[in-house]
Amino acid sequence: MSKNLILVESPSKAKTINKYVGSKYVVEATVGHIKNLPKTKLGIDIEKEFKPNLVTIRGKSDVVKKIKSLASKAENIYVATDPDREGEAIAQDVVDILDENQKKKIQRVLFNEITKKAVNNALQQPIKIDEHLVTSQRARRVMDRIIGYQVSPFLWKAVIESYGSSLSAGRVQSVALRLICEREEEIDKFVATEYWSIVAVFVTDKGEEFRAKLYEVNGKQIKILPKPNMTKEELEQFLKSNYAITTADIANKIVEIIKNKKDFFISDLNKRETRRNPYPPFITSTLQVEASRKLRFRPRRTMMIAQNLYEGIEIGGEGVTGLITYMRTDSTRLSEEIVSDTRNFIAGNYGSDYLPEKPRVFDQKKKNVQDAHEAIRPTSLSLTPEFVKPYLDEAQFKLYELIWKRFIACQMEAAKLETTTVSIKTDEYVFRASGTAVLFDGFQKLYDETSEDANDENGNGKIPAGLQLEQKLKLNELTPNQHFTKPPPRYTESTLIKELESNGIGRPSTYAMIVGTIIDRKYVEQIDRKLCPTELGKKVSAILVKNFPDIFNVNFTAKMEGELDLIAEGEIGYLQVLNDFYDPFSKSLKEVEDKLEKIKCDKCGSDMDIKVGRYGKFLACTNYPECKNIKSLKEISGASNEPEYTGEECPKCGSRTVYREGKFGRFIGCEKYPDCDFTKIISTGITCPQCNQGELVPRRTKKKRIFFGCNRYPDCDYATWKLPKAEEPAVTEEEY
DNA sequence: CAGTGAGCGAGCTTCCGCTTGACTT
Repeated sequence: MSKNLILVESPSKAKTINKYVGSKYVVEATVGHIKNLPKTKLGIDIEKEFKPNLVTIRGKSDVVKKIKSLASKAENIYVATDPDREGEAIAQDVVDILDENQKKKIQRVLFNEITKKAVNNALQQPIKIDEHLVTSQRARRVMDRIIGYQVSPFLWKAVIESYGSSLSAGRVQSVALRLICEREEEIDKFVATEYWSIVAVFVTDKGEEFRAKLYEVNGKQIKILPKPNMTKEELEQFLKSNYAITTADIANKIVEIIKNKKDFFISDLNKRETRRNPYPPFITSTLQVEASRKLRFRPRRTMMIAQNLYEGIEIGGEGVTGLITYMRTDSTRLSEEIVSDTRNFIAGNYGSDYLPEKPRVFDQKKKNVQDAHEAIRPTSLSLTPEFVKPYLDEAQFKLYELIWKRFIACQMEAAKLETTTVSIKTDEYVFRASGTAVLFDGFQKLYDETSEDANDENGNGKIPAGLQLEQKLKLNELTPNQHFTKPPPRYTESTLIKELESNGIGRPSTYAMIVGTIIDRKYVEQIDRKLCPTELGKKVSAILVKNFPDIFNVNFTAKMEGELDLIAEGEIGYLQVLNDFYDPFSKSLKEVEDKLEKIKCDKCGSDMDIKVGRYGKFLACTNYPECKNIKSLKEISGASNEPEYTGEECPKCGSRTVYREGKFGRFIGCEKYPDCDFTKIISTGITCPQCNQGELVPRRTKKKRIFFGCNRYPDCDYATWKLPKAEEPAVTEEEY
């Protein structure tokens, strides 16, 4: 009996859908894209209307074979890849690998939630593949390829000294790098400004104490100077309406004045009721940010655990059960089914007070959201965290619980808060205190975000009940506190993702990889989770921003997305978008390549060019073979020609020793080389545990692996792959 | 698993996004 074939992207999604559609269907996965541009070439015929040369991805031939064989047996073929740009492109990939007979059977099916109802409904309404949408994906792919594969080689020429690592540029990674570099510049430029706050402790006649901060002097609010180095005009403007306490002297004098005042009374008393709404359910970026903040998981780890939860966990008696919906999504949409289940769950478990009148729907007006999947949520409300806990490891449980709580909370009633603000006056001085009381906890019963900034430095604290206007108070304490303005913080991986996402840069499937790329390229280092640019990173970013300001900025992607939408809507053609992009791009690329400083041969004055020889790259005179002058790249790099002294003497001739670069890495040699041929290996500072005399030194095997051996070899043959507990090793493995 | 510094005359590197396993190092 011939069956119908359904194709989706992910194998585990295929499994789920298989359960919903019955025995008349076979469900198979494409496992992502099937075709792509070739890896080693540009793969775009720029002369012929930017035609991309799409080839089957290496390693995909088994999948292709399987799909073809199922396709030939199937009665109907339903391509149910994601309902977005990339999904439509994959659908087209399927068409392109099948033969004419099989193609006739293909239909496109769209669903954006994996529920039995949605899937079966969609199967009843098959449509055609949207060619315009496919075209828009091709345009995206081609532009990314052109930027990446034409600007990267430019970098190789522009940053000539980067002979070690391979440099790269791209629409996404280069903007990520730029953000990190610009933040670093802000930090470098930052000058800390001193300011003071004055905090009082007042006491009522009943003996109740509370803290308040000096807020106003003579009708002027006390503020921090907004900028450390303001011009005279800016400062005058600022001081017209504000007052700044910038030195200990001023602070102490004010304290002295106020201490001598007798009369403190409540001049203003204000109560304000506010509502706080719950946060939307998780999408990929917010999950990564929150898991990083609350659980200290890196985005990569978060995604791996989420993938486990999505693919399914063995739950006793019930078999393998998927615990959450798809983890790569940019939409906060929720299926009607789950929302109504959740409302019942909330009413049943927390009472009707916690149930809002209507289901909550979250903002869908955000730009560039492709809305293929639901938000990240539990698949079923019967899978409570307590119920599944015995089947999960600790990390899985923590992440699942976070997803569960955020989701249930998102359909709960708002929290009601009451903020009380009290002003305390004495002559021209006004103090202010404010406190917040929770009238109704609402969603915060489950998901509390506020605990982080519960810092009462701002006078935010408890205020006694029953205070009255005009009520007299006693001043108990008065203390000046010194502060300094702080520079903006460096990005962490998750705050960078948040920033990129808010600009529509990158996609859920790539967020966790972006930082990885710029670290691989040695543009950025992660120190204590903070992202710091390296000298190389700063240099590359500066070159890119200077030479291609229109591309490597936070707005380029948004503009590109706008054009892609027009293609998808059929309002503008592929060729026009590509021309509009490529004409100015290629022009400026040509210009900047011409402008590249040519290195002159110091023997004949011709240009020099990078060549590749047996031992790597080097600079050679273009006048070869008449002129055979060559130079090493290091010579050019400007890296100081000063030898790097070790501070130790050569035991052979008594001269100084220097660090040198050899084919096995750094080592120590005599500065008098070649007259003196003394060499020594850089030590780790760890004594050999076998002979207790020698020191361990890094060495390389023939296959270039690093290991550590005793420097008395062959007298002592101790060797190990890993350093025994490194107590502040002078040299770490990574430096080799 | 154990040594270093020249000279080299050809063509390595790279993008973003969609998916999983099968693989060393």
